[in-house]
Amino acid sequence: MNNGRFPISMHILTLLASAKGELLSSDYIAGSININPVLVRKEISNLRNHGLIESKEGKNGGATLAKSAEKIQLSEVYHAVQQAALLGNSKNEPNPDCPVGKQIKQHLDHLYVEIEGALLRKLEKTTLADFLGQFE
Amino acid sequence: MNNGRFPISMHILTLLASAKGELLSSDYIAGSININPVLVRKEISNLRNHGLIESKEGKNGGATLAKSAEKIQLSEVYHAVQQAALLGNSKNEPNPDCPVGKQIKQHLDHLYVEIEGALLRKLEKTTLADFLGQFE
DNA sequence: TCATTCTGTAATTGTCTTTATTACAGTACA
DNA sequence: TGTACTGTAATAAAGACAATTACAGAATGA
Repeated sequence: MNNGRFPISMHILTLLASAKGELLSSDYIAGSININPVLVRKEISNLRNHGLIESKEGKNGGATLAKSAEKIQLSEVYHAVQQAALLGNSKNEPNPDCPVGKQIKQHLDHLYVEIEGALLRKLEKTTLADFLGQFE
Repeated sequence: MNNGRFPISMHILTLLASAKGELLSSDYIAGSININPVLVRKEISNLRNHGLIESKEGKNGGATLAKSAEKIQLSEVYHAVQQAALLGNSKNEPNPDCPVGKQIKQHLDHLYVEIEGALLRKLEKTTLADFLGQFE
């Protein structure tokens, strides 16, 4: 994959899970992650679109989990942030006149489906509550 | 992960496997992938350092597999190109004064070890020969 | 009502990473 | 000894990612 969106979303969700229903502001969350609050609000927006978070505007607003941490599988977090192929795709189109170049994208995609499946089965087994439980 | 190095290395190795011992030049390979030949030579250099490829300088030089495609596991390719955490790490240090920020890196790393293990077990089961066998 | 404190989002800029390009020394072959 | 390659460094261009600025709109409570 690519960027730091998975760890950022995990950080947000872990904070919300530890807050037990209390609303947390994007400024507070940004202070814990040490990134810009606007980026936090963008990730919150994304997680909300995927049904993991609820948020409230206005004074004393903030974000909270949309369902209990026990019911949030880490595979849902992965799906929420995943945008590029797991092990990357070459930017340019391979040469269609080459027997290998012509077909490689299709076969790489197939490989990616398999390994991503293995990864997802792991992530499905772990809930946000499990993850939070490791903290002391 | 990050960039397009895994698909590029797979493309190189697949071409070499299909060439059956014949030396292929970086220009030819670059033409199939549709990238710059210097980038191909860099990847070849990396794959050579990991024992997957041999190359020969000078006229009629080029690259070839260092061992048979049956003996190259795709996990070896992954290890050769892998440099960043599978699902990314946040660039900035989290706030050490926050109970979550203080520990999250450690717990994310632990999670990454698990899911990367699942991924590697899949890649170990597939050889370069298996991958090439899918081509018609 | 209205100042205050938040979210939501767009637009811009800055920074970092990746890829392309240029250049050239060195090697092998015919 | 010219030609066709690799190997590698240095630089430039392009693209991706994150930070910042700006501001409209929503909820609260004095």
